[in-house]
Amino acid sequence: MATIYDVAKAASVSPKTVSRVLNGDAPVGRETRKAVETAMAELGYVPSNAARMMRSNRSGLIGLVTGALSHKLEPMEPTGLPDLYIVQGIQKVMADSGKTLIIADTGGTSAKVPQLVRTFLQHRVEALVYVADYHQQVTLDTGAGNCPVVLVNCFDADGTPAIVPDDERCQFDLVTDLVRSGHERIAYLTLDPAMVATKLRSKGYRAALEAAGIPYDGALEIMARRNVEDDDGRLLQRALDSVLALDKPPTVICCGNDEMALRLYGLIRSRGLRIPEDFSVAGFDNYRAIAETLYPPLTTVELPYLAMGQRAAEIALGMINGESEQLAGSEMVPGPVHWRSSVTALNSVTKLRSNIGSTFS
Amino acid sequence: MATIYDVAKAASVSPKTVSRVLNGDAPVGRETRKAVETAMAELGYVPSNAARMMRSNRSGLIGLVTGALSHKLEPMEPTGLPDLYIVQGIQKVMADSGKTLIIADTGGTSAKVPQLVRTFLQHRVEALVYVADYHQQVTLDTGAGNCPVVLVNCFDADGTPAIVPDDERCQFDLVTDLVRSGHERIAYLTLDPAMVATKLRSKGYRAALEAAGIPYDGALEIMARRNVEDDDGRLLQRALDSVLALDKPPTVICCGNDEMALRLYGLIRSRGLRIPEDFSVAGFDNYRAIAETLYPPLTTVELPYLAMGQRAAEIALGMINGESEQLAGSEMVPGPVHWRSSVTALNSVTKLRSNIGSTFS
DNA sequence: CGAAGTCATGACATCGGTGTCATAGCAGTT
DNA sequence: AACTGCTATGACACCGATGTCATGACTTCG
Repeated sequence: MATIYDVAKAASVSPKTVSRVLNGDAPVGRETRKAVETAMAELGYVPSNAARMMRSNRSGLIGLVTGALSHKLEPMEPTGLPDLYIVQGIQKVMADSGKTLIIADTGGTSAKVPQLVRTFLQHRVEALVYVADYHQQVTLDTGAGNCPVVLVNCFDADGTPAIVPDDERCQFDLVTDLVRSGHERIAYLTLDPAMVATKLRSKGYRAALEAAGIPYDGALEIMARRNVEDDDGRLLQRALDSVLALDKPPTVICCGNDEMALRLYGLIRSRGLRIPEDFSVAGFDNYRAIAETLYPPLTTVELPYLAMGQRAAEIALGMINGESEQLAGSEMVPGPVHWRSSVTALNSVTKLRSNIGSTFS
Repeated sequence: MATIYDVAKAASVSPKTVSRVLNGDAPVGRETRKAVETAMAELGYVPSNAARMMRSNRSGLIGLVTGALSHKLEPMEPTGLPDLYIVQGIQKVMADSGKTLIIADTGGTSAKVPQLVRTFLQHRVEALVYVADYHQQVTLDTGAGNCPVVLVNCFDADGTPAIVPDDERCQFDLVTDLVRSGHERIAYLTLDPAMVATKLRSKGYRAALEAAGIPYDGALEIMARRNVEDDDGRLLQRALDSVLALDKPPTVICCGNDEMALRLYGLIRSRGLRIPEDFSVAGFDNYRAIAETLYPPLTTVELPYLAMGQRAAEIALGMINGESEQLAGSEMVPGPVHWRSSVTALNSVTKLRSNIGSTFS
């Protein structure tokens, strides 16, 4: 591989002049510049970042660790891979500011983290970003020293800068929209309550009801999915039966994620009921392969993975540049509700009819 | 950041001795080693890969480009992101052999590729891997010089080493399994025929029929999805109606991907038919969020993304080490059929019954 | 006992860039 | 004419590792 000396010789100038042409940090004569550029092109010269870094101490690299960070929960095998969107968000922002991403995956073992970090530090990454596969609390044995660290989709107890989804707000917005379109009996079939997201979303669900003046009914909020490897299909089935058997059954059923909603479609229909005429359904995640493909398309909340990644990258860049924007602790990013036809409006006329119906029953 | 000189001074030895402790390439006295290790720990010393690379010319980095490589087709927005699994496969193998992955994404514009490659070359990557988002032919303006290149999920006309899914074989295996379980009228609703995968799978479909001695019936193979942004739902609907109206309707319907199968579930049921009692359904991709969540779970073929990534990494490593295993052109990787209950067996008793039925009709 | 071999260690150059400083040429100023 | 200021360029050291070679101490063997 050609070096700067080869170029210098070919152009009959000093290496330093070639350097100047490369970096444009000092004036170079028109003729000289041309000669150097020709020589570079002819030799296929590509400067070595390693050598450059020796002096500047700026690697231009950002380390990214994905996968299991520390397993508090049993391995909930994620079928969808939200991490990817986060990584894309990070990648985009980093590329735009000239940084290159170097990545490693724990492969499911958080024990690998320290070794991965060590490798990154050898490459002198300017910042480290950890991306968790689902919203969780972690305790990281980073060993990152004074290298800036940003957590994404997770947080720790030490106030490390963290970007997490605003699960509470997302669920709040969804339920509020449901209320606005006329629903009052809103069931919520939750994910495993051991998950951070489940607790937050439950808060959002209740807050939305309260804000709308609708009394909370415990019979409408049911855990319908556990992270253990059992027939969770049965849990969902029982939950559905349970709300169907209520005196005042719900008009809409919210699910903990889009996969639950997909299953629910089948269950509801196998009972001879129609969506959305008899029941409206809402999901969570905006897992597009499901939400857009289902018929009718699924109303759901988008978890702002891309935005989270972008925000994390911005924070990291800020820390690198020593900006004052020192985020301590978690920053929550909200996501939009995607309103699709799996939810019917019970407003005005429709609502009146529904009221009459219930009078007669 | 501490340097090898700092450690040497702290341990009262020469830098070279510290180097020897680090690399274990020459004997070091027990006491000396201990002193050096203590000093390294105290100073939090991490060797600089950049400096190391200056001498060894081995960066330990592998460049990975994902996303759009060159757009022959119109932007078919991918809802699922198979690239990720490929990347995971690559990452795993690379990590196991001590390489670190540096990644960049085209962000949908193949025009960015040369610039990304240039950045990678600056980092002196030992190999370049291109990962396409779906099986396609590409023409790459790599500018990679003499850096080894491996293509994944795509191939070019120049015989660049490429790892692609064995679409033909996958479809062949699936259809053969269907035949074995007693099906003879096998419909196949295809993806856009402009895609490489569609053509290959069609070949596999026909080959399987021929191998089983079942005559090919053009009325059973229907394009049911286009990559353009139109109401492809209607295409699928028409395709279904079309095969249902046949004198001898199919007993099983294969879909071009799992999302089509998901939609098909809805369409079939909205016609009052049951799965799998009235119709068996098979998908393609083993998109687990769909295939495992659907009721009944979907029989489908797994596209071997993880395996492809691993294989690509192995090839790349081989090229780095100058092994003779010079793969020229494409290597096809097959994937397993996942047999689930969306397909019913028409064997023995069942088959007899079906025959009787057809006799009476 | 001396030669040969092993072990443990250090001095020094080197990889490919860039920061610092020096220098030469030439215009404009007083 | 002497001085100042700017442009264009080169010499040289340096960043942090490691390869090469040399050296001194000690062991082993004929």
